[in-house]
Amino acid sequence: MSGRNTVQREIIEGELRRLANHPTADEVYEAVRAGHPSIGKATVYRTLGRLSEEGEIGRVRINNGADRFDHRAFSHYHVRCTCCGRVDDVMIPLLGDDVNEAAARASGYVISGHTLQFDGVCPACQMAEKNEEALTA
Amino acid sequence: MSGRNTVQREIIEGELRRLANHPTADEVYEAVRAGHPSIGKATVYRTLGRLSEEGEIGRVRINNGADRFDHRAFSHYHVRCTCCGRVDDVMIPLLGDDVNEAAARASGYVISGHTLQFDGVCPACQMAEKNEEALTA
DNA sequence: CTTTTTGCAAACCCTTTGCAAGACA
DNA sequence: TGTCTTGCAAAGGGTTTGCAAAAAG
Repeated sequence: MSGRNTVQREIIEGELRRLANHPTADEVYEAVRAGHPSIGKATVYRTLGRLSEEGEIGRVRINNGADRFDHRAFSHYHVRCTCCGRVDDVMIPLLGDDVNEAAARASGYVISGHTLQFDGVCPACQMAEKNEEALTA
Repeated sequence: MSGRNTVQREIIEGELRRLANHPTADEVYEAVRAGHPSIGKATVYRTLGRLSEEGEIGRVRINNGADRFDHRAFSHYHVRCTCCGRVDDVMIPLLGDDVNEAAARASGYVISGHTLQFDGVCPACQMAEKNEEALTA
């Protein structure tokens, strides 16, 4: 742990670990504020950023949406519902190093990693769609 | 082509095709404005959005950065330089349907597609790093 | 006592939107 | 004509930053 051990940091990290599903920084902020109204939004953003840089937590950068934070630090893939914006884990085997190597060869870059994001419709929205069809028919 | 064929649309699409490397909407706007100062920023954003919805051009959603537009519409992967922000194509074979299917099985989502983005350091920044090291040593 | 962190507000970037005027078909 | 598109400016979402006060080590 490279930073200082402040009260706010404890609270923010605790709240993140308590929240279930990939909260955004703003969602963490709301949860934190519920119990500790004096903690500022900037502190939450800064602290989450620091924690993820230190490797304590994961940061999931979402195409076209707010970043999500993940209490688990190990890398895995995610899927985003194109309908409601929900984000879930996709626990499939990680792509092998050969993919990064192929990308390096194809691009001339030194590859440090990759992000694989799926897009789709979550179970809840699938249900909602079915119900709408039933009503329309 | 579903929309109307306006002068602005011609100019914007032409400018995008002329620009080399995955410009952002704002970069297209600047290029357009150089020759046609009366064209507004909102028009550029709206037109690029429409063109990509119609499949005329590609839209590359970048983690943590402005969207890029691509004069080629077919899908391929990209790499982003963590140093200078540059985006390049990564012409490797697309992941097979089996990956989407595995993601569907693992998540319960109906998967419509995926985005694979590599992170790395581009050749120019690699050079710059080497030069800095040489100076420091 | 020095350095980091906080809280606040303002600034920032990227993008979308409301609306009246204008251009297309 | 009826409808889509434009241009402008303003608003919007998400995030970062400057600064003085407070807290950590």
